[in-house]
Amino acid sequence: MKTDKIEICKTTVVDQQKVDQVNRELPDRRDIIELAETFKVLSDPTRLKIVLTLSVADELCVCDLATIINLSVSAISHQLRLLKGMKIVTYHKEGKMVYYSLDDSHIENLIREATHHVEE
Amino acid sequence: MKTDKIEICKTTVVDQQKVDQVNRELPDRRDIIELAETFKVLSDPTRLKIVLTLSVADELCVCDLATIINLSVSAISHQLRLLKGMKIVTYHKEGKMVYYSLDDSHIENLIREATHHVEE
DNA sequence: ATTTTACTTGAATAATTGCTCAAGTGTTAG
DNA sequence: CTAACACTTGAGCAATTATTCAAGTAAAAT
Repeated sequence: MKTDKIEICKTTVVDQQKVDQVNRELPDRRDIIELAETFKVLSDPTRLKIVLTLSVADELCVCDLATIINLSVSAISHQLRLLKGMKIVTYHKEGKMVYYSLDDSHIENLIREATHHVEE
Repeated sequence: MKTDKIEICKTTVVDQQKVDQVNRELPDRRDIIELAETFKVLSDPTRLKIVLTLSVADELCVCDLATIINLSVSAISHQLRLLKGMKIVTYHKEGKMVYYSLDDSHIENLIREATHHVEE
């Protein structure tokens, strides 16, 4: 709010009360970093494309994903490892094939919400 | 789906039909990149903290933000520039002070949705 | 008019990261 | 048993990026 600006800046004196109040209302440091990490997974076009693809195709082997996304099997495998670590995808093996699928329904909501921002 | 796996892999022949079908259902390349960029803004702890802070504090000058986030005024200013470019924050000047505030209500929903994922 | 204050900006630097390549594992086919 | 296949993994490289530092702008105070 604009009224009663008691805030004077760093070099002199900050309104310590306001700073403290905001800090109390913010999530703690650890939660913020975890939140940021959630956004980070989806911030890479390749990973985002993997998630979008799996949300359409239900389940796919690594080399089909690689074909759709048009990148090397190795590159896709590296990213799948990361997504698996973040519990965003799971897999099951069938012989030498490995089929990946989404493991988290929240992620699809998250993407839907972000789409609203893009479409502004 | 697990039934009728016609997909044979890259090195031999891919199920081109399925690949084409998935590609048809995916958003186009440009939209995916834009989506990824939206996630990217929030993927940095400093930027995320700026957005969270502004969502609590309504409007703040640069040096108060710097104090709350515990970083140099310069670092905050650089990030605010980026956030301004992405239309996530706006500012107005009052003399030599510059007050920043959120410019996009979608962002707060997006963060709320991501919080659900973190709390899984 | 000069200095101080609030902020911006460009350059430099250190750290992160996404990809490729080469080598590895494990399963299936011949 | 050997070869081929699907995939994984570690090292290395190029590109990106978050911060600091130093210099610059513009408004207010002295």
